[in-house]
Amino acid sequence: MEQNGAPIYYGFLLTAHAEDQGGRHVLRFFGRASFGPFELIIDKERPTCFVEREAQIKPLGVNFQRKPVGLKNFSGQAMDACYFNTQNDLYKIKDEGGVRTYEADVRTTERFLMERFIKGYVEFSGEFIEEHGVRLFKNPQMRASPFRREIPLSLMSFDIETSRGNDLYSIGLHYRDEKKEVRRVHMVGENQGEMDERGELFYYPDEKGCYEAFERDVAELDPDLFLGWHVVGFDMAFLDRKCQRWGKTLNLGRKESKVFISERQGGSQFARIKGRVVIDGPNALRAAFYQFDSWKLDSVANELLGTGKDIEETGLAKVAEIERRFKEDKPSLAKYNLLDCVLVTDVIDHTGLIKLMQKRVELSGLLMDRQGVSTAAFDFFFLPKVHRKGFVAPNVVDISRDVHAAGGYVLEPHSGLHDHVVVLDFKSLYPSIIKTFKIDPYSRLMADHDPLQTPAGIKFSETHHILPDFISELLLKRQEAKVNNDPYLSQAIKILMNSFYGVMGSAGSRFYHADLPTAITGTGQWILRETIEYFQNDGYDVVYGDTDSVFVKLPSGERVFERGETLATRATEHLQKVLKKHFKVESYLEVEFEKYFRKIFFPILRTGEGGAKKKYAGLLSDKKGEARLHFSGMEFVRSDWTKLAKNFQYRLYEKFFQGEEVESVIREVVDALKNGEHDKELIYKKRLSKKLSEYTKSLPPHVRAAKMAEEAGHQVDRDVFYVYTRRGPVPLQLEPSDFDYQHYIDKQIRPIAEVVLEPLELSFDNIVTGDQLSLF
DNA sequence: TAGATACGTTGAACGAT
DNA sequence: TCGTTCAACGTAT
Repeated sequence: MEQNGAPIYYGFLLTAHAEDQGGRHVLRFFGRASFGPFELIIDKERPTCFVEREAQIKPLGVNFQRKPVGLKNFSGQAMDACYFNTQNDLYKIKDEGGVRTYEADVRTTERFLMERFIKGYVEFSGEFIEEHGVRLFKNPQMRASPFRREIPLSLMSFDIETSRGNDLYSIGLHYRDEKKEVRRVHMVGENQGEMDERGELFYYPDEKGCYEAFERDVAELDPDLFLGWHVVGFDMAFLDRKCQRWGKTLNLGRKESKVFISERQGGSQFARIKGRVVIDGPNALRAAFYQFDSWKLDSVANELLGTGKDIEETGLAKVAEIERRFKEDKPSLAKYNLLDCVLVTDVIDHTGLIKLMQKRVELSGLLMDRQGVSTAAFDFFFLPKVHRKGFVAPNVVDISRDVHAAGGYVLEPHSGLHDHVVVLDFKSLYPSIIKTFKIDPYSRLMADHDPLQTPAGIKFSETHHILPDFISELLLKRQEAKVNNDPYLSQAIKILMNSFYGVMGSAGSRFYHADLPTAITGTGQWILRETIEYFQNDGYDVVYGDTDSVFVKLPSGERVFERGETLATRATEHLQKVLKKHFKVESYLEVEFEKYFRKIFFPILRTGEGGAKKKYAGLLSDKKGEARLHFSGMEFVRSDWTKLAKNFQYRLYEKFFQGEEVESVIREVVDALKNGEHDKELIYKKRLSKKLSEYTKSLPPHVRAAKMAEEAGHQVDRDVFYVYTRRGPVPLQLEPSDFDYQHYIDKQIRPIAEVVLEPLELSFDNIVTGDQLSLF
């Protein structure tokens, strides 16, 4: 590409940084182009905020330019823009200027990008110099690229091995770009031989030498992405502490820059690295809505790839094995170290996480390391638009949340066993409500222009709005993505669209107003009730419903799939009519036929009376007539129940739905349990949501177990594994074996059994004591 | 390095007996 | 000892 003879480069932005330097504010964008890594430096942008026209700013010796702009705040007051030389100056006015500022908390890097609609892909031109293999452009011409041609990123997965104490054993890395792949381990200690042909192994006399070799590899191989498993919280944090002790810094950034590790609220850690993005496996998978029982690398890899593991042991035994290998068999430790690195790469590859993240950048404009900050994504597209409509938004700190908005409507289920139930649900309910009723912050401000009303009487403008059109655009793009077989784009769109409601209902957003979530959920409730009533008036039994779904019982098992489709279509059409009639709006709501339960069972509340909401088990049937058990909200899907309970519940419902007697399953499991046949299924897992010392109001079992583990000198993770013994809860690390079988019968088997025995009018005690006569 | 509310269940803690 | 309230967790949507 050329323009007036000057080449135009095309690239993908990776990270953004801002700092005050020599009395100016400097923006730095690092990215990857086909020619390699680049850095774009901008020092001509001034940090900007707004103040009310009437506001008198205290003279604080700060130089800034104040200019009237044709903008107003949400109350309609005229505003001035203030332009500062440095971020520090802006903060000074914000904090000490004695006036209310607006948009003073918008990141300068993000303001720069959003105002230019640059969403990851960028075109730039200008002179450059080369520093540390990075092409550096100062104040280049820069604009959003109309292209979305994917630029392959280079990646390095790494992992360290350590002793139980504080010794570094080795650093393994797996690097990959389009041209080459490197598998390498740097190990501390005397040479004990080579690794096999699948990896290189180098030895160093001390830990520092080992680390420095790794640092050289990072500089030379120069990856765009770091991959790892708890790589920030463990590996980088460990190396950072080591570096501090050696009197050096952790220079793993581009141009050998330092890594800054900071603590987030809640204890997790975050790394800022110039020019490189860290993808931490568990975090990234969670952000993409993956769910695993165990988040250990071995387990996740096993579930996704079916890959085996090298060291079978867990916990203490695993550390012991690592220590043994370090002493006796370094090549085998290296092999293990490298395997973990490759496993992470494989997991990330397999899940397409990088592709998904790139699509999310392309959609939201937030760079890779800011994904997941939904409020920032909302700002990115909304702020520039709202400016063009003549408004300035407040700072986030000035938002206070007065009342809790209501949520979804949950119908109390008709408890008991039902045959032939179809589930219908609304496709993207909240986005379609936003579209139908034109709900967004700007539309609320403009409600006097062509007002329309939601069922709860909240007014919006039918003609002046921003978000509904963006949703239409996204829905269109999603259709294209599906046609083009682009699952990552499709998923990225879904994630973004589903975040809008949450953002507008969050005090963490500068666009929060109670009317916005209230209008959305209130309309949702109205629509669900209307739909339920519609089916009831048609003679159907609606056995359950939650937020955006209705469970409709069919009179027979004939042509259920056809009938499900018909019901969905009719509900969609009905809503079109009533919304037109009552609110004069065009409905974008769409009811879909979702699934068919050959049988479904709604239990009664264990605590209280009536049917339990959000819990059911059913026999899900497909068009071929094949059925499988499905559990929702029940113990089977809960991570804090034991394997014993889950297996038992599964077997129990199999019998129950087949109409067979359930007593023998109950008796079998209880007997086997007492015989020690289920000893491996007795483990509880529960998460600590805060630091151990912060549990002051009560000491639940998992906390007691964790404290016991800590006192015995074991490392305490967020996940606590424990069993119930005659001494009470004991952590798994202490390898207890005096299981309290009666506890498991009473707390894990009995409650699950009784839910099914209740409608059958059977007694658990009678069944397990084997006293058949007492039944009568 | 701030998307939301609704809900069920458990066991500890607390207060009355 | 018993009944009630509360803290904590995980889930559905």
